[in-house]
Amino acid sequence: MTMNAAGGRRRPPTIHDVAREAGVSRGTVSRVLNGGHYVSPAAQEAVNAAIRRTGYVVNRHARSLITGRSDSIGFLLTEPQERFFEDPNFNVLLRGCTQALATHDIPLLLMLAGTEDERRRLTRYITAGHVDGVLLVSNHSGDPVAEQLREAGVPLVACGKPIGMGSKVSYVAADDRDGARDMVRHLLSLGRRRVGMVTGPLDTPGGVERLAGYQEVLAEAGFDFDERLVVSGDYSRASGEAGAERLLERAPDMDAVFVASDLMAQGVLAALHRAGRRVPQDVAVGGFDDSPAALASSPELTTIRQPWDRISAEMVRVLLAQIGGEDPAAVILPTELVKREST
Amino acid sequence: MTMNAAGGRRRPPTIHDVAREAGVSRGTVSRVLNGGHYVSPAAQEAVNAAIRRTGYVVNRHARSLITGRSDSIGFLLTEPQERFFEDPNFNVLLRGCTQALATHDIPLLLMLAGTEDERRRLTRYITAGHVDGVLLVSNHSGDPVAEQLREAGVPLVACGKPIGMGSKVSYVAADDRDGARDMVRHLLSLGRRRVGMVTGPLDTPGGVERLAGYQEVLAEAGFDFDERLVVSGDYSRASGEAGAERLLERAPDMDAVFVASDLMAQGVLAALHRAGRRVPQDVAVGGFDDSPAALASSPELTTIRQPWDRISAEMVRVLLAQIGGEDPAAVILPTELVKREST
DNA sequence: TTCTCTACTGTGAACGCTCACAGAAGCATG
DNA sequence: CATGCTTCTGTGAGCGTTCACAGTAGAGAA
Repeated sequence: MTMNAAGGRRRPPTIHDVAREAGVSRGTVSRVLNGGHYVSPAAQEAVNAAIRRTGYVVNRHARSLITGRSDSIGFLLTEPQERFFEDPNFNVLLRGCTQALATHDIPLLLMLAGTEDERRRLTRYITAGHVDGVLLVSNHSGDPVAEQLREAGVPLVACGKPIGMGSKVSYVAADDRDGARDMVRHLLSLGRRRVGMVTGPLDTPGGVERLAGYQEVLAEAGFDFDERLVVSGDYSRASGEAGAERLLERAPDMDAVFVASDLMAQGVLAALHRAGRRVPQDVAVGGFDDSPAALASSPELTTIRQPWDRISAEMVRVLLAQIGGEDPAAVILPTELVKREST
Repeated sequence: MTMNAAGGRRRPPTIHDVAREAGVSRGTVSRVLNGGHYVSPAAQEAVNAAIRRTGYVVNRHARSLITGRSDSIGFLLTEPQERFFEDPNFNVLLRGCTQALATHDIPLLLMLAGTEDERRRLTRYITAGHVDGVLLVSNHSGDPVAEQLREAGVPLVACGKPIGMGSKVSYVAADDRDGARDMVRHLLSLGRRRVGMVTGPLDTPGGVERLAGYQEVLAEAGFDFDERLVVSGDYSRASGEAGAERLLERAPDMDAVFVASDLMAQGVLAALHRAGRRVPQDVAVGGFDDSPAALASSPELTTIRQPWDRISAEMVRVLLAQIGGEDPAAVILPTELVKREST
């Protein structure tokens, strides 16, 4: 019986113990551990049995020391953290990435680059090779951390199309433009003819793309572009409210509005309610994101769902491919129209 | 100029390079790195300068290999994940733990034990020594993972008082009983005399404690216990709604109700509204948790705030202490009454 | 002077693994 | 019977640290 102090932990079995137990050499055990090529079935079997008997688990530190890989990846958030942690889509993303990595037996390190100090610390940590790659959630507008990592050659996959970075960085994004097209087509199919829009910030790819989709469909349908029908917002509820007020002022005959985020759409609903417009009878409202806000508002919002579960899976896939030597890639995933009460 | 293939990464400088650069030995550099005892000021200075010049970052794998520590800790979620990732308090906890660990330069590994496979995999991973300790979010009712970790002697700190585990496991929790007392005292101070309660699940410590606080204050105030005023729920909105209906039936003269969670309180508000009772004029409603639901409901909920930011900081502190050899500890933190419109 | 003590520094040996290499065994080919 | 090829196995070196130990230098005491 081994003396084991309170909280003490036995040193776990090593590859040596397994080799002795199986009657083979360390090399053979290592080969079994890493794919099992050039190992006889008999040895294979003996080693596996020994591993089971001893409860052996590979020491990743020793492995990493020699391979130079860490077999772990970082999930890096350079945005102001509050906003993201409150966003359920972000949570789905984080959860999805963790699970996707788990199937590869790769741990996820959560990295929050809130302060300047943290940014410096994490940049050093990452470039020192303590992770093999980074899943990046960033605002993309000249993010210095992302830029440094890219320069250091760290495999990187962004969530959403990055701006201001060369094509060297992979990304996975929902098809914003096509989602917007779907929504506007849907509004037209309901017979609406004066379709307004509250855009997102136009210095982000998402904001630009959603506007472009709106314009494309209206043009295809034969409408001239009416700038009175378009106001811009910043994704906040307040900006939606203000936007709707301006729209009502400039285009009182508006009978539908496509809002670039659910949160803004909540503001729009409030403004319409105050102005005495019924939704959807007088004005149909379409949102974007399928956030809980869409379900919580009344009437419930028709919206565009982004495939966050697939986005996370793809981010992991692309990152691992890139770590494996493949070139950076861009993946665009289709969105889905979710019809509810507001249209 | 070093040839550097696309995506290739230079091998970072080692302790050897620093030693050569500083004109000292590896041992001296190592001593500087680990506290700097028994190092002359001159050497200290030379090493630090060399570290800055070379951009040296310690290779944690090599260090871990010899020290046996991993200098990383796991954040383990054994609950059904959906519920927690939707809970903003959980997000505050996760964020707080990550940040608290960051100040110690310790990375946090996110571990989601959703499926049975994952549970097995993570248990092996943890007991193999790949993390030095675990921050645990669990339902505590005979959690087999937690039990195994405890038996293996892995330092463990739970969030909320665990049930069914010996005193060997540390935990940090809000003072549920005292929070409940504060709320009920508050309701009495408003002149209410028929105070009902919708409890949480009574097989959890939190549920029991909140009920106990309620009972204590009423007893102190000289009220006899009236079982018609107490119904139990399961923290869900629906159970709050059903609970309020039963309360109204059994005690129509109820003029206040303490609800053990904000989500249930939302249900209570809905039921009261349907029954034509005005809040707070006819019935005052007090919640628990200070979740966003409390702010989103109308009227806004008076509630009890749990100090999640302090809870995360304490969990990290206790865990690190335990890793450092100290005994398991229990920490109870005070709650805060947040007065809003519903009382 | 010699000895002891303290403050500091360098050295080799690990930690547990992978990888390159050497070699053995089996089998077909010249 | 040698030769080559394929499949398999063992061995030594080394990844970048820390740690124990041995040593050096200088100060103070005997």
